[in-house]
Amino acid sequence: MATKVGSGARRDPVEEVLELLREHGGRATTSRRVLLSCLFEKGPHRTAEELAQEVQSIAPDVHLSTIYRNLDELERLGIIVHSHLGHGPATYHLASETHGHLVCEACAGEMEAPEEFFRELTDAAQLRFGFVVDPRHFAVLGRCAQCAERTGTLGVD
Amino acid sequence: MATKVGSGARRDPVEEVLELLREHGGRATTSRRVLLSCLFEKGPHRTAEELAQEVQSIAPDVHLSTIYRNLDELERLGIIVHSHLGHGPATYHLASETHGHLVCEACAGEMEAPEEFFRELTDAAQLRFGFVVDPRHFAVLGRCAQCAERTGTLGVD
DNA sequence: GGCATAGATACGAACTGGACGCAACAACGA
DNA sequence: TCGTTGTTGCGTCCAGTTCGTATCTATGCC
Repeated sequence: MATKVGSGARRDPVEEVLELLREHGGRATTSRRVLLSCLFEKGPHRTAEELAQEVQSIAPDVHLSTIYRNLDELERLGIIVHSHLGHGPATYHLASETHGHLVCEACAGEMEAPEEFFRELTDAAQLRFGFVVDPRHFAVLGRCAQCAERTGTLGVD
Repeated sequence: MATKVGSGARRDPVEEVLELLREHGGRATTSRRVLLSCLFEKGPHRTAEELAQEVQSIAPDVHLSTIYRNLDELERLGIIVHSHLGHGPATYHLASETHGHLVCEACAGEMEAPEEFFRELTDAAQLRFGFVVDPRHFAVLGRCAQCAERTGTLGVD
């Protein structure tokens, strides 16, 4: 098949990442290829377990611990990030799609919020405490509009 | 730290909570008494494990799972709340001392911030998404002043 | 006080999310 | 093709928390 491989040309992002891995002394393995294709392919954040299932539907022998290790490695290279959206497992997504999260404690619904949405909090924290807020790593919890209305803003779960 | 639990006379807050428990069909047991006295006594947030150690220094036979169950119950009654300050175990403290947290991802240092500190974020979330932010349950992560300076605001761990 | 009973406890096992050690395997440069 | 060394599969272990269960006990009633 005639895939264009010219340097500087736009290429398969999976192969680009694998190349980056090689540049860092890593290797391009099947499990990494499949994992990356899953990460690049689909939309929503997924847990390691969910990613493992997707990967295993293509390459059944890939072990969960391999998924963890590769997610780790990809995060170290800055390709992906993980977020904690409340209780439960971490979720992973491309670092290029970075944003904060608002997560409902009642219905577990998630909404994404651009980083600039946190600007005022970020500025205030910097000003008052010298603290540099990272709104991406941990979600901001609370109640979505529907649940707030249903339970009152102080509803008990 | 005005703990208003019962109605009427000013009494030992521990006994007030135990009475509240009784009103809800619960019983006043030794482990609950000791746990409550630990919760009312000391300052910083503590994990279930830490609380268990304190309780066990007074009542050695209290099992960790009892601590968990009682913390659960007390939270259900609104006496205490738990917070997640990043990775690692949850921490518990009196609901009356509620506040948000800024936690450094690099050095794990914690700082407390009054709820009004989150006002602008809270207002913006409400306005834009109808989302009611609860800044107490999950900490806001980032970098404290020292670590931000040391690693640069985008420092990698 | 004695008794019944339902709530609480101690104990241990299970469970979830994740990390780790290691022998076998395989990517890749020579 | 071969050797090196990064990677994998597997099993195991870990922390934090939850659950099942037999036993205990706080409490209301007599």
